[in-house]
Amino acid sequence: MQSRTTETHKVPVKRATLAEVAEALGVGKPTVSRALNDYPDISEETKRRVREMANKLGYVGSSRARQLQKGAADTIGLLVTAASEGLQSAYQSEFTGALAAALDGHGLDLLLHAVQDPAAEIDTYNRLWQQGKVDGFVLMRTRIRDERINFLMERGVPFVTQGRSDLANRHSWIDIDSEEAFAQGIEFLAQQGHRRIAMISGDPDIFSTSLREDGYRAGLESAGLPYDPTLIVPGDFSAACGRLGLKQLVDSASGVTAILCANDATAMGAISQAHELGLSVPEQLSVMGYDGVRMAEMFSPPLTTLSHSAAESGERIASMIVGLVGGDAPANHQILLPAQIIERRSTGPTAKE
Amino acid sequence: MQSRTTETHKVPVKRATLAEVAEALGVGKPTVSRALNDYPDISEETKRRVREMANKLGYVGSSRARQLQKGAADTIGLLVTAASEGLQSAYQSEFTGALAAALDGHGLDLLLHAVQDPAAEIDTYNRLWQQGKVDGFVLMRTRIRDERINFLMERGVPFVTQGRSDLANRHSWIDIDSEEAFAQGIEFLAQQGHRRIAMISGDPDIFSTSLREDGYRAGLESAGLPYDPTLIVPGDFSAACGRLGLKQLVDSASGVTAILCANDATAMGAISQAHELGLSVPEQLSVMGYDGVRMAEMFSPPLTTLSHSAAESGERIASMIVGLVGGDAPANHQILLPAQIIERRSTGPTAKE
DNA sequence: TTTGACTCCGAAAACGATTTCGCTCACCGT
DNA sequence: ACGGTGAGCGAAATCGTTTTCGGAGTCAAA
Repeated sequence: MQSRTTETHKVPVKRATLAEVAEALGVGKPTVSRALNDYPDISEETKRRVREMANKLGYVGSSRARQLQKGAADTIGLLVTAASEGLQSAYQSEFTGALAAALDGHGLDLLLHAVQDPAAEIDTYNRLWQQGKVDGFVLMRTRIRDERINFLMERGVPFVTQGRSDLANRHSWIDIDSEEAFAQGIEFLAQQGHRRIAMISGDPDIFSTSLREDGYRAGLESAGLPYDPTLIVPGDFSAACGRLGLKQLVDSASGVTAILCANDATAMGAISQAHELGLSVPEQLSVMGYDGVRMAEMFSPPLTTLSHSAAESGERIASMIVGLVGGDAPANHQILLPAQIIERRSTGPTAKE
Repeated sequence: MQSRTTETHKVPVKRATLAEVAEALGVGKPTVSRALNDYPDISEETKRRVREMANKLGYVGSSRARQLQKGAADTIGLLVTAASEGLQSAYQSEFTGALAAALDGHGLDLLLHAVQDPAAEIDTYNRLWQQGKVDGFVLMRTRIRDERINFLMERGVPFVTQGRSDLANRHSWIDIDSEEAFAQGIEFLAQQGHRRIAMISGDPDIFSTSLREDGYRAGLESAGLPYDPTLIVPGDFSAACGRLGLKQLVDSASGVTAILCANDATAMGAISQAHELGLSVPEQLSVMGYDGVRMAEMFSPPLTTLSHSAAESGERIASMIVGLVGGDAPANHQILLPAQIIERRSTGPTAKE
């Protein structure tokens, strides 16, 4: 590693203030403020002059002062857990990007915070809110008995979750109908002739995990297949657990010919391990993912997956949080979006031996 | 899609203010403020009482008011280009997560903004700065003749770039020694017996692209291999261009047996295409990536790559921007970090035919 | 007893916007 | 000629901190 240091001039910067614009024009501060905010009680002529001068002076209002007075930060907070997943997860980062883009469309900024210590998570929500740095939150990956939700609801903090929760009917959320999706996934695999279909599941703390397992069972039932609990192996949405899960399934000689994974990362991990064990996909083993991340298409083999749009989720959530924050009507909205099967090449009928 | 609406109570929230703490204690506001900020001219006894009461009242200072008075936002801005790459790129999202985590360690928050329209990019930097929403910026993916750098330098806005630039000696940056890394990559491949080694390059607008190509040439030279310009195929750091690039190389019957890619995403795309074309990796073709993203390990085959640590980059950049913003000494620092080869299974000697 | 020198603390001014409230003036009807 | 109306604008208060400046004590030295 190399490192060096150089000196530079520090150019002092002077930002124009509203008072300066007013002075330059010989009018009062309220006039400038109202003109720029397009209030009706300022004449068109004056508005024009004010805008012109503001422009000339390169005036951009201080959001700090504005926030203090108006009581709004025009910023939404998003916390990711640094250590484990965070932006490591492809879906979460796609979603985050989409959310930031969508918020921008509403004139809001996104405050991203990586929480290191899980114990400090609630504190961080509290601090960000109390400090007034954000007007509300978006929560990803809702958990079972999610204390964040209780905390925020108790103090009337606006928030929208991506994923339902135990208190789902009492707050705003958007979610994918993963139960239905997983059921369809199983039926799809069954139609291809698979009879022993396993599932590498997700983190049991995450609310949606049980929904996905329910879908798995429902799919089995409607396909007329028996349910074998040993065919659900626990995981945590990581690729690593996909590897582990697959190994376990193979070692136990369960006769499995297809695996539906809790998400794409897990599926990729499973496939990677399968290859390592000399199993070809999909000839000897079919693997299906969930989420439909970009990378899935480039995987080898390209991943069959239950896909939903991060962009759409982001946009919907943005609209919802905007409504909640600007809230004339502080009503809750709940939206359930479907996922759809994208058939690629990690699934197929098992080749005859 | 389903959608529904429910009603809830809107619980009004009252945040405690400094004045209230002062009142409750029967002391003045400055005393409370200074006690909480641990100024030396407040007696220990008073500090204790103040802290106690603040705690009891659940007082958390308004950062809005604080920002207005102090002139600092305790927030660093990071802009990602929404459309093309943004957080889609695995490396960029790993880096973003690491940066957010590192900033947290310094008591700073990260403001993430997705720029939709490239034409509005500079405006966004300007607005965020003028509004006082951020104290400085971190720039990813520096470009050739990067106008962002000029813009920020002109007005003395603190910033650190991840990647060098044309004006590299006049601002703070951190970068990976990709030239050296690529040279080593080539030498590594040459040692395995490869004689025709291609490169699927990155976006020519990105500053580091030419450095990587320089490294490629340097590696060729030190391995005593001839340089054939047709073996460098342009790309844009995406997996899609990896596919295209590979197809082009195969179609042109160039006799290539190994490919070094500008980044991991490109390498994965290339491998995916190779499989599609019936080429096995690494038996018939070796592919090497750059960045060392998490996913590379789970790929099939696991990707040999030139790895560097997003976490370390994030931490270093965080320290640098903190120094610049809090800057007693507004000096520039430049840090060049090495990458190292992680050999996995996408490379190897070409199998005899 | 007076004078400093210190220690601790408070009143008031800042920060830069928005909001409240009321003033001025033109214009209208009678 | 006079009160009424409404359009257009400004003085001052406000948001919740931090900072500046100076005041009140206490205690030791002179």
